[in-house]
Amino acid sequence: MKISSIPVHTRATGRVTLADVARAAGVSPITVSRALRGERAVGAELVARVQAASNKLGYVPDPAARALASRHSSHVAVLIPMLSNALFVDLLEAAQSTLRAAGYQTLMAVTHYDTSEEEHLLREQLLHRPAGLMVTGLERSDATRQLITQSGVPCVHLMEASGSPGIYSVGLSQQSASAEMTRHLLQKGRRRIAFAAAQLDPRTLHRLEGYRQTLRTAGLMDARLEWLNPAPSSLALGGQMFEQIMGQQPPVDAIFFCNDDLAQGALLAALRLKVDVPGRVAIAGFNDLTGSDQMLPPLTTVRTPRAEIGTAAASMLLKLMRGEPVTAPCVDVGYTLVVRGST
Amino acid sequence: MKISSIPVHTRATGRVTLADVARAAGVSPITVSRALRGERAVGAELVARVQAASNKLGYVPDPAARALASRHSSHVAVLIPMLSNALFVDLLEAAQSTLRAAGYQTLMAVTHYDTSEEEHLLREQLLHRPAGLMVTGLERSDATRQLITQSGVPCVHLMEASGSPGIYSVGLSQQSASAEMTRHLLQKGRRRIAFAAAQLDPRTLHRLEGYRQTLRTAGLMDARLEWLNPAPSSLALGGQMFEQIMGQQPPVDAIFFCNDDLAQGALLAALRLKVDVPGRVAIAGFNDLTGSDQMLPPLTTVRTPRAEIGTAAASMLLKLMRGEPVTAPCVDVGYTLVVRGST
DNA sequence: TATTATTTGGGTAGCGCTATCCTATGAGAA
DNA sequence: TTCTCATAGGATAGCGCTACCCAAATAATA
Repeated sequence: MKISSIPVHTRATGRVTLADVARAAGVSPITVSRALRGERAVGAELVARVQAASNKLGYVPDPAARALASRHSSHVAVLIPMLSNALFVDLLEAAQSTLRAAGYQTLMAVTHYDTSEEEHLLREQLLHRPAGLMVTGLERSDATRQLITQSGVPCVHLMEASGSPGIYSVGLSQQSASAEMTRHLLQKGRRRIAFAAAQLDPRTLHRLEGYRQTLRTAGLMDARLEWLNPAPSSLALGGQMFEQIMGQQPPVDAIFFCNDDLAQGALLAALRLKVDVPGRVAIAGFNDLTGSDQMLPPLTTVRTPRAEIGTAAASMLLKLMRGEPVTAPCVDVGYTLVVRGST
Repeated sequence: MKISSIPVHTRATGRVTLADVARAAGVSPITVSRALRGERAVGAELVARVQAASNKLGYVPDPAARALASRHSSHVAVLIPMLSNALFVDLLEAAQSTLRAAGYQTLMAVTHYDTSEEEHLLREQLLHRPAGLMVTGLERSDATRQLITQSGVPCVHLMEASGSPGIYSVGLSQQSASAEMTRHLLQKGRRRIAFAAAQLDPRTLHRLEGYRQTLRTAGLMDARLEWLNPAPSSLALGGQMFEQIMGQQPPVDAIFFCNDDLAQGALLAALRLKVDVPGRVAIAGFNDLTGSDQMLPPLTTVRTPRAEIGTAAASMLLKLMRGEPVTAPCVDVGYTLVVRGST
């Protein structure tokens, strides 16, 4: 017997197919498909028989075949700006574990805060016929927005809460959170409050807006208090910015950093330079990242419920993908002001 | 005209298929397939014509159809222990960007340092017919090992370098690196060097072995100097362990933490407790994570080239997936002792 | 009771690609 | 020259599943 005459497939894989289950259960393949997916009414007795046969044979549907036939994969594409920001890693992990439990695979893509890269990645992902989409934030290119709409793939927006109709989002108001932190600093008697930001992504700019609004209301706004650096956020940069800002005249008495890593870097720089925090200057951060509670002094910050956002967004997406109604298309998970020693 | 009589497919997608390209180029579909993949000899003139037609129409192959027909997807499954450890995030990102450039999608799965979870995840991933596999470390259950072998899917092992035949790996000797750090501490005149570890994954235990070996050689080993905590690694835990260890009699004069986050936590605790580092006690870490250079004093550590590992592993996997020969199945990327102020 | 909906099963026909075999064609060996 | 054999194209037949259409059986309506 020529071994090469046997098709590779049959030889190589022991995959149990729908047809096998159908034979075992004594029904047609299409009935097995329907019984297993619960997609259409199938007699209770048949369902049980199919289930039994399927379990006995250890049948698992082939994702590729399913994707080809149904034009929908079991993949969810998640577009996040950066992996070096722990914020997004937490988000990703939470979303991923929820989606996985429901039988979906997560395909992560990193946009590097670049809208054109986002568009490119999205185009790429759409070829894989994702069942769902998760994107970060609300700002993006028109082309990207159009791609999402045209594709018809359910999409949930992360990190911000949008009231726009037809937009599904889970997040929080970056602006209110930032305003609240600014008010906290004012309450602590600070009057020259600097705002130090890096990366300058849309969420950072919303935070800036919240800060501005509050200072304007208090009549304390001063453009020289705004330190905006487009470089990526990091501990080292936070330290540098701290040094710069501390050199300014008239002196600032508080610095609100747009992200905890900058603030942590600033706290370390303060230790190095022997600047008294919060005596000489108060320091505040944003996001309550790992380690902020361990700083010296511990960092006052805004806790953003990343894991909750990831989980809630995944749940919402699951509903959308299953065609179930979504009652609240815009979920605001809120935030918590965490006051610690640095203010 | 009944709109429902039009098949959904034709209605919804404007996908350009192989057949479209074939028509445009005036050849058969299979020729297009071959020309585009370069899988079999095709006349140069035809290749050019097909390329032109493909570009003009904007043809992109359908991954699902390709996976179904060829029994190989364009997915690479990457199994890593944890996302909360920046080490693995860096690894993942580097691997992902290399793989993506070559047209492969990365499917990330998180094992939580659990071999049975790893086995489960792997089983799940294999259903998706991944083209390649990346797993962390060399230790795993026999069943998992067998799954990998039986599946025939090319697999590269990350983080450690194995000499075993048939095993592809990119990493470094955790033990040598650890031994070198221990020797460094000895050279600095330290005699009671504690080893503090959390998580206790295989790599941590290899580091422990390197430490033990060196101390044994120096005749300075003492079981009471080993502080092993199975809890997950974190800054807070590092601080706790530091306090504990500093309470020990006779006093230790150096602590070698198995990971930088623990060491960073310890440095912060030292500041809090006003313990002089390195005067009273030297502190060393491992991995050179973000922020270690910003500490006060900056942390002495071992730099492990994570990004390089990710990139090299991805390149190796690409070769394996393409059936190209791999000359060096075991790549040792080495490490760098980074001496800073804490020792 | 006759007729029209509403179930619930199955048949058929692909999804868009590639593996496998087959057939021309020309080069090289005998 | 005749025969082999490598080479380059195509035809065919699925991969394993689901969308769509149909038909028989039952239920609901007139």
